[in-house]
Amino acid sequence: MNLTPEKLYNILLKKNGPLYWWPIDESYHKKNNSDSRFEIIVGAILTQNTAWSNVERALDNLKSENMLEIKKIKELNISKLRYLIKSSGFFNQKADRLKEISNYLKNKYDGNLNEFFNRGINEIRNELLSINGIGPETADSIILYAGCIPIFVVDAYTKRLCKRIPFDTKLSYFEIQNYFQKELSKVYKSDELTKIYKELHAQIVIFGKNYCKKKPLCKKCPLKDYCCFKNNL
DNA sequence: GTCCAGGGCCGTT
DNA sequence: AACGGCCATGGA
Repeated sequence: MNLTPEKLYNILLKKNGPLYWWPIDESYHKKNNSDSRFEIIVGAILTQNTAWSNVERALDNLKSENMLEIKKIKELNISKLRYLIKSSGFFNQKADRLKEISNYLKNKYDGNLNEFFNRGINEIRNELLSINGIGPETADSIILYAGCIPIFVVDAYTKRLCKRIPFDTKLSYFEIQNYFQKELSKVYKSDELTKIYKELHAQIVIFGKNYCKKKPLCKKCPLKDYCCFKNNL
């Protein structure tokens, strides 16, 4: 049997239930007493090649110092910033990256994220990619999870999944992204796509952690009927 | 002690 | 275009 993105989504969702990463509802916003979209932007940068548990500690540090705002990061002493995000690893370059995007958003949009996200998706994406330290995955994570604009995020797990399961796509970031978007927009209405893309990306990450690891656990894999990469069987 | 995580940049082929 | 080294902490 061959697998489609829609089937993949249904199988993983049924197995795990919804994961709801990076919520942006009003109660979450109030609880944190800051713009939760900026928190997502910071999280997207801090989690580059890093376990989320290490990122959470850094976010907690920034929150407890009441620093999770564009203007405050922009003005924060760089050594202090490095110290606060230390647990997330690569803290020197990540501190620079947080400074860069905060400066950019403050200088060009006066820190107004409504203004920043209220433009064409290509314009937003190209601007993000022009900032040093923001590549395709980080840019798309920011657009999807902070901007709530439908774009499918391709990460290392998604690439690995596509290498093992024979989807009808080539394996570059762009090809995989286009393939998932093309297939899923056939099935779901456009106003559902943001939710679907958020949830599917999250599901793929969890699936990659639990089953489709570097050394995969194919024996118990929920996708084994669709996969030709068998191991441990 | 070893491996690896919700990448991206830069230099070399 | 594709690959390798590098960045660094903390949990398994």
